[in-house]
Formats: sequence, C-alpha cells, structure tokens
Amino acid sequence: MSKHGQRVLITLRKMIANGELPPGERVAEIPIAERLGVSRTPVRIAFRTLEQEGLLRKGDRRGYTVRAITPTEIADAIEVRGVLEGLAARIASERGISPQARNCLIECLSTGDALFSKGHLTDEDMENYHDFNMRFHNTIIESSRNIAIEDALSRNDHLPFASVSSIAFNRDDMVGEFRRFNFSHMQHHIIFDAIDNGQGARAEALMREHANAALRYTKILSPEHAMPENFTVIERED
Amino acid sequence: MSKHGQRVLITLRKMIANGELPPGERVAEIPIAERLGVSRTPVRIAFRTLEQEGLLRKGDRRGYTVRAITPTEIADAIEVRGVLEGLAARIASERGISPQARNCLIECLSTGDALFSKGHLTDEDMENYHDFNMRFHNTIIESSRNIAIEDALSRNDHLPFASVSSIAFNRDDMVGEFRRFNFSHMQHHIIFDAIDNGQGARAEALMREHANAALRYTKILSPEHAMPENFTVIERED
DNA sequence: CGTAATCAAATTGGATCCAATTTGGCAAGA
DNA sequence: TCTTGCCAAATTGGATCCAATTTGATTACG
Repeated sequence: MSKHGQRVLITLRKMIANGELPPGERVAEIPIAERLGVSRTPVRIAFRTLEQEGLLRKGDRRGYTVRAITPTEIADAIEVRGVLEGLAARIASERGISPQARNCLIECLSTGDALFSKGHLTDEDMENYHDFNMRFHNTIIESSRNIAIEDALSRNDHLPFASVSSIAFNRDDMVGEFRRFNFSHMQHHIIFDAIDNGQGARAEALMREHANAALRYTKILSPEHAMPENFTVIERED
Repeated sequence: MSKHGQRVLITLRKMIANGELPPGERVAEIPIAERLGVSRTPVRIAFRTLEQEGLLRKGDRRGYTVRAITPTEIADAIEVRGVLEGLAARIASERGISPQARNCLIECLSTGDALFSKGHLTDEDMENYHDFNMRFHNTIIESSRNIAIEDALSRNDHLPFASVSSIAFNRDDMVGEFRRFNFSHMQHHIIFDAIDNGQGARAEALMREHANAALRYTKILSPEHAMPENFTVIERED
C-alpha cells in the first residue's frame, strides 16, 4: 500500500481511538474523504480494512458506524490475548527456544533489572520499559513458530489497550506504578524460568495471568474511553 | 458489499482453496479481473480482504502472492481454535448459559444420538451431522458472550479445514468414519456435561482436546492440499 | 388528519482514466 | 563478456464518472 493510503488508514484509526469519531457515529465516504483531502478511493479501502480490524461495523443496509468499544470488550480482548500468548509460551516451552531468542529474553530481563534496581521510575524509564516489554512478548510469540497465533493476535492488537503495544501510566502515582510494573517484570522472570526449563503448563498459566496486568485499563477507562489527564500513553507502531 | 463484489471474493477464496491459483503464484489485478469479467475495482477490494484473511500475502514491493498453506499451518490454526473454543467453553461454564442455548445444545446432542443409534452413517447423515456440529460449536462460542473470541475465530475460519464449517470423510471407510464421528459426538456430550455443571476447567480441557478431532486433515492433505478422490467434503458458508 | 406513493437527493459500488513507480530488457561502453 | 544506464512496458494506486439502490420528503388522496 502506498504512503498515501497508509496515512488515511492510520489517521482514521487514531480518530476512532481518541474519540474524534464518536462510537456509534455513522461515517460516510464523501465527508471523510473531503476532511482528509483525498478522493473516495483510499477511504473506501480503509473502511474495509477497519471493518476487518473490528473498528468499524457495517450497517444493515448501507454505510459504516464506529464500533462502540466498551471496557468490557477490551477486557474480553485481553482475556483472548492471555490464552493466545499462553499457548505461545507453552509451545515455546515444549519445542524449546533458539539461543538467539533465549539471549533476547535474558537481555530484556537484565535491562529491566537495571531499571527497577534504582527503586523508582522516570518517564524515560517507561519508554524503555515499554520497548523491552514488547520485545519480550514478541520474542515468545515468534518462538512458538505458530503463524496462526501471530495472525490471531494481530487482530486483537487493533483494539486500543488490548495489546502490548500500548501502555499508560499515572504520572501522579509513580510509586504505585513502580510497584505495578515491577510486579509485571517479576512475572517476566518466572515466565522465562518456566520456558527455559521446559515447563509448558506452568509457562502457559503464568502467561495467562500476566495478561491481567493490562486489565487495569478497563477500570480507568470510561465507557467513552477517554484517558484521564494525569495519564501518559505510550504507543508503538509494532 | 454488493452481490457482485461478494461473488468475486467468494470465487477467489475457492480458487485459492482448490489450488486453481497455486500456492506461491503471483496474482495481479488485471488478469484476475479479466478472468472474472469484472473491472479492477472489486478485485482490488477483494485482494485486501484476502490479505487480511491470510490467504494472500503481499510482496515486498508490488503485487500479491497466494499464501502457501502447509499442513503444519493448518495444524497450528487448529491448535489456536482449540484454545479459543476452550476459552469460550470455560467462560460459558463460569457465567452459565441461557435456557435457549441450553436447549439448543441438548437438541444437537439428541439429534446426534438418533443418528448414531442406527449403528452406521449415510452421506445424508453426514450433512446432518455437519449442521448440528456447527450449531453446537457456535452456540458455545456465542454463550461466552465474548466478541473477541468470535473475531479471533472468524480469522482462523478462512484457512481450509481449520474451522468447524468444513469437514471431510472417507466414503470407502464409513465404518471407521462412524467410529471417529461417534467419538466426536461423545466428546460433545461430556463437554455439555461440564458446561452444564459449571466445571469451567474441565470444559476448557475437553474442548481443547476436541479440536484435535480435526487434526486428521493435516495427515490426509498433501502439502499442495489436494483432497484424495475418495473423500467427500462438506462446507457451509456460516 | 393520516397514510401511501412518487420523486429527488444522497450514498455506495463499479468502471475507466491518469499518474507514479517499478521491472525488465536492450544497448552501449569498459 | 560483463556491467551499467536508459527507455519502454506493466502494474498499482488515486481520482473521477456513471449507474444502481436507498432514504427521505413532499404531495395527493382517502
């Protein structure tokens, strides 16, 4: 897809995510096309893609509406992510992981150890944490060498805050956030231990539980998914 | 989507599934459009959709290629389906199911009991079995009331023989097939028992194991996924 | 006054046209 | 003979045009 069409798609994703296009709103091709300064063609393509991603829902007869994403749906998606990543962790445990993947996981863990050994977290630490957190999870998923898992996860990842590619933290409670992310990091340690020792069932159960670390978002998000002011959001394109 | 565009999409899906477009083949818009007697526009739309479904893969720079679907990938997708339906069964067990859903499941079970009590299976029986088998699975998935599960499964379902919407059986070994499908049906019974008694973990484990009933396809399918002559394939649009 | 029917406006899907980018070949020079 | 550069053909994405379908509104009739 060309740079132009990609931009339309990304723009629409963001407009939906930040509520610029409110949930339930009916979206038509012509107004959106004019608003973005392009013709209807790339918008048409983007609408189909967004429908596949679950961000738009097509009406009975004509047109698309912005899908209302409730905290419940995000929680549902997180639960699905838990079982899928759990499956990946189990397969990786049973098949064994490559030395490169093992090194990558170990590097993620020691990076985190260095971060948390300071006893507090800065904003830059959070960026850092987010990066190796993503790398940790992606490495395990790739280590399963099961394309179907990747495919199924890529679907979930389009829902805001249902994927590992976006985290949020409360700037006004960095002590609490330190404890939360440190706990998450400790879970990484024992997940690696399980995988490294071929304990598939243990790795799976731990990874499932680990997904709940993200469940917090379903509590701070209102049904209209507006993020409170004192929260910082970090996202990556993946 | 209009009837015209849907037809293009379905036609292309079938052409990929039955090997008319061989795996690895490069597909261009213009030849396909001429072959189907339509303009490039609906083909373009269909290509994006097929890419989202995992049936096409876009090349580095230009064009799409038919994704080579190996028996391993089908097995991977079946494993994913197992954990997702297992999750649905567990949630359904824990939340409880509606009286309507319960009746539907019971009806599926007694229909099957009537079928298998004859001691043998005809081709029409297989059509019947396929219908209530799909209804049984879909009812459990819907009973989870977790949209994310449905979404994730709908992705898998596009890979041939990775979903419950297609089954195949060997006409030359109907005794063996009777035993196989009867076993499958017995699994339905105990899955229902677990769900009906709120035994979430048991329901989940049983449903996971039940998915392996489809693993047989990965053995009879050659890497070029040609179905042997003596097998009958039943598919539904769902 | 309410209901139904018809007509106009809006919206969407398909076809075609145009531009941009890439690929592949052919030729020329080292 | 091999490499490099340029040109032509192919392919894809975007824009615009046209047709078909739906929505809604207004009017006429019961």
